[in-house]
Amino acid sequence: MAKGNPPPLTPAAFQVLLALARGRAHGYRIMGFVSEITDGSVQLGPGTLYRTLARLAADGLVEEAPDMSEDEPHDARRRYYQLTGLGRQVAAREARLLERLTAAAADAGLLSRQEKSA
Amino acid sequence: MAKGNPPPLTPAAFQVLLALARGRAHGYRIMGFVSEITDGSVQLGPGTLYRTLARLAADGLVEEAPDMSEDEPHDARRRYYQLTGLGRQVAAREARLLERLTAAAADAGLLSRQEKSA
DNA sequence: TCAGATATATCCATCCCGGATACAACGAGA
DNA sequence: TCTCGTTGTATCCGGGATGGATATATCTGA
Repeated sequence: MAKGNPPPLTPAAFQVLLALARGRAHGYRIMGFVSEITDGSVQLGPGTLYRTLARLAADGLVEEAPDMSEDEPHDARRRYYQLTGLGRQVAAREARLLERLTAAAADAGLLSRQEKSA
Repeated sequence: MAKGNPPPLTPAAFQVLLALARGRAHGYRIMGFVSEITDGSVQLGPGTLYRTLARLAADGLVEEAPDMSEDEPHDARRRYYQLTGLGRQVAAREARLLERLTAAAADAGLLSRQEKSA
């Protein structure tokens, strides 16, 4: 099932969606999330981040959220973003693809045996 | 651990490595493998495939294998490829990254609840 | 021998990435 | 309140990857 290929998703775009799946956040924090999630092996530069955010917003996958930070002091520069319903669906679909690729990798013996790290 | 970011790997490059992790194969078959593994949601075009193979070979991640097809009739057009030791290491490292991203997605509730497919 | 499928390879326009740069707004301290 | 270093957003540019179209050669079957 699911043979169709609706709208493709670049790696950077998925990582941004994944960071926002935890909850609303502003750009600079998203960079930190991605670096944290990937244990530092993926680090988005500002160019990639803000361009990706703009594209995701234009495609209706994320939307700007009206500040509303309760614990943080409020900073007029920050722009908060959150997933839309569509954004969550697309992120979920991509996550299932990664899950499948990971399973295939395990199947091929790439994960079970300890491959020496380069 | 593993904070360094040695050589990055494009999605197409990883999918080719993953297909070859199952065993040696020729280009056209790799396309089929990738489509099969991803349930048709990822389909490499010939341009991407052969350019990616050439780059992976130049980087020492894959190498050409001397035909040696036992069950198949032999076809002079085909060029077989297989993973090198380095290629397997790099593929394994990327697989672990995908595993981590998948876990993060599950953590954010993208996999547990059934998100309606778009 | 001829037609169609298989298989590899290259070309080209488009898109994406990462780093550099610029600029605005915040907080701390004198 | 003035200044300074930091935080945060945004744009620009060069290098590289993508994918679709095209070209060409080889295999198979009629």
